[in-house]
Amino acid sequence: MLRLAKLTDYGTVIMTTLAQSKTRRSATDLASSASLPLDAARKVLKDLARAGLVQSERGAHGGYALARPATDISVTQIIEALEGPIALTECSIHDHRCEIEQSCGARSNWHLINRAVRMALDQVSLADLAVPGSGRIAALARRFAPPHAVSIPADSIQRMTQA
Amino acid sequence: MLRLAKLTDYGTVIMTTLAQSKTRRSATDLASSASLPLDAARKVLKDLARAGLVQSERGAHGGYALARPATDISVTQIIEALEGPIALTECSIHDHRCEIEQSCGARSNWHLINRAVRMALDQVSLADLAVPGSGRIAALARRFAPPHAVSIPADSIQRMTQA
DNA sequence: TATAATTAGGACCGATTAAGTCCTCTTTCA
DNA sequence: TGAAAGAGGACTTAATCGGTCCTAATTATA
Ligand code: FES
Ligand code: FES
Repeated sequence: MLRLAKLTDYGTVIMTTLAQSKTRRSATDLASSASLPLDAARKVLKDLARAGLVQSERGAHGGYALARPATDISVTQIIEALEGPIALTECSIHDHRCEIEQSCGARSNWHLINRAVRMALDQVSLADLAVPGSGRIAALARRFAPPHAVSIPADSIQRMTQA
Repeated sequence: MLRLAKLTDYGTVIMTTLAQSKTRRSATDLASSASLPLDAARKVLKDLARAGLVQSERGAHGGYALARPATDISVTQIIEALEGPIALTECSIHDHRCEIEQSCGARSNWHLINRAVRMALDQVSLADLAVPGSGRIAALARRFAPPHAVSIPADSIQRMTQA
């Protein structure tokens, strides 16, 4: 886990497609354009519409278009539209859902970590995502690098060079 | 999704417990100490041992202890020990596993985003996690805040105040 | 007005995966 | 030798995801 649902992935692909073409597009059109399973694309688009990220038009010549400029849509919003609030652990958001909350020394910290990840994703806009090799995203990633020299466990170096 | 597996959550709780007590602890002991299901705790500990994060001792009076100082164990390592490499999307790591790679405008960017999230988690050590309300984690979270004023979509403000 | 195109909404099922449980073997200490 | 403990893995159940399909509502146009 710690993986986006496939449908969410589809969602980002569809959204980037929409961000690039500025005319309204039908679900069929978008699915083939992104080579996604048609029904899956339909489902995703319905969810995106319900969340207000795309504007739908019914009937003949209907279709979908972005509801606002791509710069005003964040990756967080796409994710949350398709799979609900970002919550790395069960207790990250609703504090009273976690069974082991009493004895858990990590709860408040997971809260913070969750927020950090969310803020990171919040800063990536659909406009950034739509540009392959986006410089803004690269710059963002650079901001997350360790501040200065940090003790790096040996095996993590091996891991990093593999990746 | 975008949620840690429950067992991973257990893993962090167990690790924080281990980080606090400096003597070797048996699985039974740890499970009751953190009020986790015993068998689940056993499974988690076995995985942590295989990954080299804890050192196990068999036989009577055996048990588990951290394999290195808590400052040298990162949250990333715990996660990866229990649920494999962090890969937000299927294509984040193994480039040739993703079916829609051809038509995907988002691939290289997901790569970057994935790395950013991983680096963030890399910077949180078990020692940080073990201190409730850790100042270091809070500081880290602050580093991820948007650099300066940023246009915030109205509905995200509503979301933020709810959360 | 009839028809075709198109989204809305939801039901359904098969596949995958997670979570929990259990069993057997090996190691170590008393 | 027996009890305590971990190693390794099989198995079952529950949850969730991905994919498919059906029906209704809406709109343009022939
Ligand atoms: S994991 Fe939920 S309170 Fe700690
Ligand atoms: S989601 Fe895999 S290549 Fe884009």
